[in-house]
Amino acid sequence: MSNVKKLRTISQEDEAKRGAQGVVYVLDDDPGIRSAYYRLFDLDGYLCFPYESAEAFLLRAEDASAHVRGPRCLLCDVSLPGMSGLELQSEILDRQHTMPIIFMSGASSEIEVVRAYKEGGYAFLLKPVDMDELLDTVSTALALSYSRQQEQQESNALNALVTQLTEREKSVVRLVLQGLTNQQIGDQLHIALRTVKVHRQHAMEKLGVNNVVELTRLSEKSPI
Amino acid sequence: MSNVKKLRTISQEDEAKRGAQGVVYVLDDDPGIRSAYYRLFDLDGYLCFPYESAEAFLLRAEDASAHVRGPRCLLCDVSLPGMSGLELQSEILDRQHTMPIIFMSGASSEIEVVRAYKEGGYAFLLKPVDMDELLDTVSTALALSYSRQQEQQESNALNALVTQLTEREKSVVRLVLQGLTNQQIGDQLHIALRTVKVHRQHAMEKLGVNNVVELTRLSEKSPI
DNA sequence: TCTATAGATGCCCCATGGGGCAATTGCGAC
DNA sequence: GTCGCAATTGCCCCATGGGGCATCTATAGA
Repeated sequence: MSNVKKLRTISQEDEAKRGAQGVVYVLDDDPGIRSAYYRLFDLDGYLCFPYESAEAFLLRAEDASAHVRGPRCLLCDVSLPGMSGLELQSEILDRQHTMPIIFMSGASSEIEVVRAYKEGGYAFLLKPVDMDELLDTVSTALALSYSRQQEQQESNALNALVTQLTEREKSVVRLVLQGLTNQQIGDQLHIALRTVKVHRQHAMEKLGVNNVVELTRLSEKSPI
Repeated sequence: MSNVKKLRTISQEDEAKRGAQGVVYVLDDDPGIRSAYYRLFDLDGYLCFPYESAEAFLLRAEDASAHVRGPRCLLCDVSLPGMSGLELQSEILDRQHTMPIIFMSGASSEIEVVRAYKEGGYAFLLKPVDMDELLDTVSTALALSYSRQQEQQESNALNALVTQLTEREKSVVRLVLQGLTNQQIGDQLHIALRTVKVHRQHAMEKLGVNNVVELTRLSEKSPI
């Protein structure tokens, strides 16, 4: 048992490691291109998942890379059999906004290029694709994905904290953030000074902040 | 005297009014297109300055619209005699970042489209240009320009305030923004508590803030 | 019915912030 | 040399923030 399991564990560790550097989904109907790009990104330490169509990507990509974390981007030929790259884009942007999409195309009309950008495409590479430019673009796209993921994680964490506040605590915090003194807050909410202090104290504890400066910064990132 | 002066005053008032809605610089070598766009934007209440080349724009646009405030955008054909639209773009982006550039083109290669976007172009319209799309794009571009100008103005105003602070005051404020108490600040700067209070008070007055919340928000917009 | 939790409040104490008044020092400008 | 200004500090007072301790009510569950 241990042999198979061990191999699998190593492989998963390897994937996790590469995932940390970045995941590149490659979408092209040409098997030669898929394998060439796979080798290229593999050599560069990225984790690469090639697919032959948009449908295949939508169907299998999530499962295939579910256990991998890290930034990711999509490298996609515009002219695919079945669902086109542009159609895929609007699919994807609806779900998760953290993944930049890089389009590639040989004989593109300008219309396709314009549409790709207008709908939020990250970049457009014209074939023949320059390998340096490709790696460069993938690298910056992954960096963008990374920072988006970071932002989202931070935002989620803060939201989790904020939802722990009771309504009263939120009310008090909102007034604190308007620069009111505890007494003024008490007057406005028709409660005693001591009560304001208690809510304020509980809120600060729950939010994990030690002073008004931190509280203000936190509130800029996540509305209370 | 008064007649000419009066007319001129009215015209300038008119320009100022339209400027508030937005200035559109039009750059095309076709005189027919220039006059057609001029009429279009004029009817829509924008202030329009047409030019036949990038050189003419660079030479004359600044003077022509110097007295007009308000958001502005550039509508520009990519293939111009002399300096091309793309070359012009890098010229402009160096100077002021507040003006979005909209490219137009009939027979563009995809390369031009890609380059225009890659270098920060706001949009690319393919000829024949749909008038609704054009007005729509100009409208959102001006909205973007407006918000950029607002940001910049705010930033400038804050910087002006910050430069009024003495070095010592800035040091104290920085430590306040780290959440330290006055006593801790005094220890760190090797000055007495009373001195910290004085600097803190002066800084808050100069920055026009009444409490730490406002101070923190201000510092997020303009580094101190 | 008993309990946990949110909300509310009073009393009291200490730490901290805000600020008036007054004085000293040092430095560049007139 | 005198003036203005930044920096510094001490003394003193009041307002505000933080928080312990104890109490009370209401409400949703177990």
